Amino acid sequence: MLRNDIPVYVQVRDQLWQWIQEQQLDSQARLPAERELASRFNTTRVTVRQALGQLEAEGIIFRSNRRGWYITPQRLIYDPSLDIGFYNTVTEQGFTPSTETLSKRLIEAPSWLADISGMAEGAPIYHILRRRSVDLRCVVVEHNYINPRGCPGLLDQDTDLSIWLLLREQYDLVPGKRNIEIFPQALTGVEAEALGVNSGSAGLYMQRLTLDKSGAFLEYDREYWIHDALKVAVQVNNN
Amino acid sequence: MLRNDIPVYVQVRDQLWQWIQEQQLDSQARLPAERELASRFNTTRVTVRQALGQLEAEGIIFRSNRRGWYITPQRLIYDPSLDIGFYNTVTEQGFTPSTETLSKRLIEAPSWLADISGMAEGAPIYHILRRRSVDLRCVVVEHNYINPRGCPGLLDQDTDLSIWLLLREQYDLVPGKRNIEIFPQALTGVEAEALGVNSGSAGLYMQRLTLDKSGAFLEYDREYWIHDALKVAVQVNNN
DNA sequence: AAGTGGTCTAGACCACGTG
DNA sequence: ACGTGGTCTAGACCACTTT
Repeated sequence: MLRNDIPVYVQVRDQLWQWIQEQQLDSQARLPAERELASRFNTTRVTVRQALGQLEAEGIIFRSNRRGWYITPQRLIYDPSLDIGFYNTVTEQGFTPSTETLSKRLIEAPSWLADISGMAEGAPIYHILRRRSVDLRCVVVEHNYINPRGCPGLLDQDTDLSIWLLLREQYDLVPGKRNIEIFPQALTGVEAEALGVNSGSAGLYMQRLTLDKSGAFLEYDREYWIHDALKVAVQVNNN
Repeated sequence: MLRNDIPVYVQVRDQLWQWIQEQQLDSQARLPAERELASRFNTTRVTVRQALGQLEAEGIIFRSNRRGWYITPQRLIYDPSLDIGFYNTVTEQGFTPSTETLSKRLIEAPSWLADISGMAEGAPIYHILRRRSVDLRCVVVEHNYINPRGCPGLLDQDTDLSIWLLLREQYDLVPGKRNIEIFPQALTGVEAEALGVNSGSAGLYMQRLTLDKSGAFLEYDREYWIHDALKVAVQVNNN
């Protein structure tokens, strides 16, 4: 049954993949225990874990703490150039969103933020830290830094919903020019901890710098996403 | 020296990271052999490889075939909404680009491409497959699918440079509306092989659908990037 | 209490890249 | 020919979750 020219863990990966399809496992369905798989495929846990790691990298399965391996749900399609809001984006695609505000405070702008935003170092700025989930699975940790000029008392509002909705409806603030950066980056430190994943897990980093219509600094945010949770879709018109 | 509350591989990772900084290792500098590191840190190769895997996931080091581990160069900053071209983008940032055209053919549009582009299934279409490098390191494999209407004889041109430059200068074709999708995805199969990385390595997938000014299908491309090689930067203007 | 994944050991052989 | 990373074994203990 085993072929010599293909690594065992790749063969295990392929058979596991085939088994998953045969069983028609749903989103969030649990896989058998690693030891069970090891004896089933006549190999060791180390090799099984290598195969599981492959499927994890491919976004087919994910791990949850020490509870086991599960089938990855479909990716959320997300357009960072718009302000539909997390809640609407998720519900429109048939998932159930939830948001926890981990902290919200008025801070003094650190030097790196002053450089980015053009504000003075030490200037007052709102900082909001939130964790968001899709179907009870944590998918992103988000830092928002908001220019308090134009939106006094923002922190007294409910920040578990869309901040952009608040800014638009309550304060009449709308985004103008926007600068977006996206790149793959491992989740480490506080972000990994907040998301309940191992430090070093694959992730996607996204940051947005948003100016208002007059070109003044409005908002800056940093988002740390689980690598398999989203698909970024952007529409651009060239002139 | 060892603490019980922190995993050994994390401690090895931290010490390695510290050592790298002390040595002031340059981009593409080589790390000591795994066995050497194992004895230096008084542990096994398995644990050392776990630490190396962490640094790899963080984009600090990368592996090259069976040659060893190297310091990752700086990320290339890349704006998929523009058409500056790979060559110009790379040289402007002080790196040395190179491109190999792996294949270029006139094919019949498969059904998936017909669905995306709106062309008829089986309609003629140019397919170009290229591999591109930064400072001799392969960073991306790119599939281009181009509507031959408006650019006859494109395949007779030199496709090692920018295709968008060709389309603009030789055929007066410029992009209008553009649809971009980006998400993390493991490199597997032919893409992994072409890039010389292990199947399952972390990567970034990017696709672009480009229409011309009149809304007709112009070009579609799929890019498979090494996860640590680029930073996507997009500018958006909301109205 | 039992089961799970997370970590770790101390070896081994192989395929491949480099001299 | 040699050194390298890539793969693999057969165990072990631990921290944590679930029952």
